[in-house]
Amino acid sequence: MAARAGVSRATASRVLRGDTKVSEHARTVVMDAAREISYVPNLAARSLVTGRSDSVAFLVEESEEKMFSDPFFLRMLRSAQETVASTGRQLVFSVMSRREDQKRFLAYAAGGHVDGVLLMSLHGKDRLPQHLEEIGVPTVLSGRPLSNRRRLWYVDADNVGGGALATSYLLSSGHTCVATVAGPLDMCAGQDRLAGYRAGIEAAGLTYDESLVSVGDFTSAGGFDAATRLLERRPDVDAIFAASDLAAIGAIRAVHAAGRDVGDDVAVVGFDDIPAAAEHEPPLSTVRQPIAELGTTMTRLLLARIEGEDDLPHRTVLPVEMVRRATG
Amino acid sequence: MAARAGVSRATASRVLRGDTKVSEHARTVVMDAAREISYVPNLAARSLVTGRSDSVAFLVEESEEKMFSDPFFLRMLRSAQETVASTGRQLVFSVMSRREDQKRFLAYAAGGHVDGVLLMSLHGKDRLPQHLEEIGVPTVLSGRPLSNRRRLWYVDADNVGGGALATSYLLSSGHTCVATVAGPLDMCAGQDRLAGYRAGIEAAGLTYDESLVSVGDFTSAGGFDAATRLLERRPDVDAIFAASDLAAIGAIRAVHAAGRDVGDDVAVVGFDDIPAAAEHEPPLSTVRQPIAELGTTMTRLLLARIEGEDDLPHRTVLPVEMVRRATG
DNA sequence: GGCGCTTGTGAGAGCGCTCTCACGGATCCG
DNA sequence: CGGATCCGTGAGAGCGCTCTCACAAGCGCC
Repeated sequence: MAARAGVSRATASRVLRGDTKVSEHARTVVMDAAREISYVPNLAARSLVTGRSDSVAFLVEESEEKMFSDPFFLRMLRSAQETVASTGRQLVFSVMSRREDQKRFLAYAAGGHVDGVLLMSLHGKDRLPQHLEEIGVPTVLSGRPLSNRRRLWYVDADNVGGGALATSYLLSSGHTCVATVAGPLDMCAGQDRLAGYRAGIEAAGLTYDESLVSVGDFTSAGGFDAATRLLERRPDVDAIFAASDLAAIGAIRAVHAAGRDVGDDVAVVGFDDIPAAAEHEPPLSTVRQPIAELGTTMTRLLLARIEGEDDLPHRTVLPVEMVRRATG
Repeated sequence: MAARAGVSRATASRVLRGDTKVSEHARTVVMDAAREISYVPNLAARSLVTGRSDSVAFLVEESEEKMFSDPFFLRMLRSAQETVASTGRQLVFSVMSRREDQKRFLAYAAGGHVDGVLLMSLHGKDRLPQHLEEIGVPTVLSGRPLSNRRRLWYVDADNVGGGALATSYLLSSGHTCVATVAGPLDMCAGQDRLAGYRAGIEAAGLTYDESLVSVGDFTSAGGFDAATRLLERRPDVDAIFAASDLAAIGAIRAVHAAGRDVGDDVAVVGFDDIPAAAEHEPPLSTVRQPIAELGTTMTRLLLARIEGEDDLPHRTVLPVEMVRRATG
């Protein structure tokens, strides 16, 4: 570069990298020259010699089509990007649709093309994170993996606490027959939120009753079906904790379809606090996940690992909060 | 690499790049060796010598916070990623929040770190695309720029046609006083959809009446406000074309708040066909944008430009379609 | 059978950086 | 005031690839 504009290539490199062993004079000279010719270091050349790529993958498994209609990922992506960019790294966005993609990505990561992976994984049996760690690529998951014998790093919202929070809230606001539309039980978030429901019930001295549990999924169609079955089976239900906002919205439709009122007659509380929750008519009471924080936290954790800090907590659980609106 | 496992480095390189001037024998030998040691070429080294980076930026301007609650981008992102990945390139995701970010990105792009840019830009006065083209970085916009003297490349949905389609549809289904909740007029999509409305009105032999136009924005809150003003001013309105689905959802709230019924009494048609449109209660009639196609098309266009084809159409407009549901 | 032509291959330079090593000059201590 | 120490700098190697150039071998042609 502008080694011409002052000193030697080595010194210029030192300045640009922020090395400490540089005189104040050399620093200003190089910086001025760099600005003058609007110099931009060639990342490829740097990467070639350092062995780092200074980029991080944001990897999402796409077998679940729903994922892409979920604003969740976009907000995670955004906060991850912000955090990554603030360290001068780049975020490489990647989608895996099929099994072969996984192999391809693994080879890609093994080739040193990314320094670490942020893995948005919803189904826990996947062995990809293990493989990534095995080949030396630090990985941080969003959401607790179903089984974690390998001690994978993950960041999660407090799903159990949130389920308990919603349930306790409904009980404490006078409802006596609080049911739940659970999420898919092959997903950790589904399990945990149901476990939270149970904890909330039992914390109030009540008995956990399986007939008050209707398993759906995180979609509104699934929520509708599950809530419909629930209301047929147990017409005495006066409050529903749905495992996601979309499921809650479906449940509200089911409540209406059963000829009942939402709010006074049957309270409904969701989970996530997606934008549609506030815009829903009536506005949906829900448990808010700190999505941006989730993204920031997992990215920071990954970057710290990339920097070599390995004595970090594998598990990070972020608190959720109850957002009271009109439905419960 | 496995130059050892057979031939010279040069030949190995030729095989791996898919060069034609290689014998069948050399090809198989190299391929086998590569597979055996699960060889992955070092992209940094390649990039250093070729001058290409084999990566493409997906750049979104984030001054509009709404953008991130909009599923639109996520779906664009996904189809862009798919298309980019299918050519062996990577997608670098980038967000620009502030003016200084723009400078930084420009320097970054000028440094040859991306071969091209997919720019999700909603406000048209931005000079970033011009600057990118000037420094030799091919750029394709999503959405028509407000002024296009520089002949920028863009891909857009047929906003004018869609506005006309919705308006004609409402008129042909028996409504006599069709109004519009327009989008922000400093955005092309807002302008175009309004122009489409006007065209639809005039195509039916009616006179364009400004008192039937209430300018909002693409959010549901904006739609609510605009529709509320509209209904106060013109209680005779019996159909509303809203410039976005979110605005339509806000408009529906306003119709309810005015004590009127949606559908028979006041029909509402949105634009976009976001997932929430189908899930809305009642399900929203709307004009569907082919979002995935938009993403695929703009990416293909960019890749073609990167490959050197420069005699491509600057303007690509994709057709929209009317989706009839319950509200109109 | 010598000429040019095509085709496949190897040797070697060099992309733009980082980083190690060696060295000159300033500083410090006895 | 001489030797040890330290700090800032320059020289130069080399990261893993691509690509140009030269060359050897095979072919048809007059």
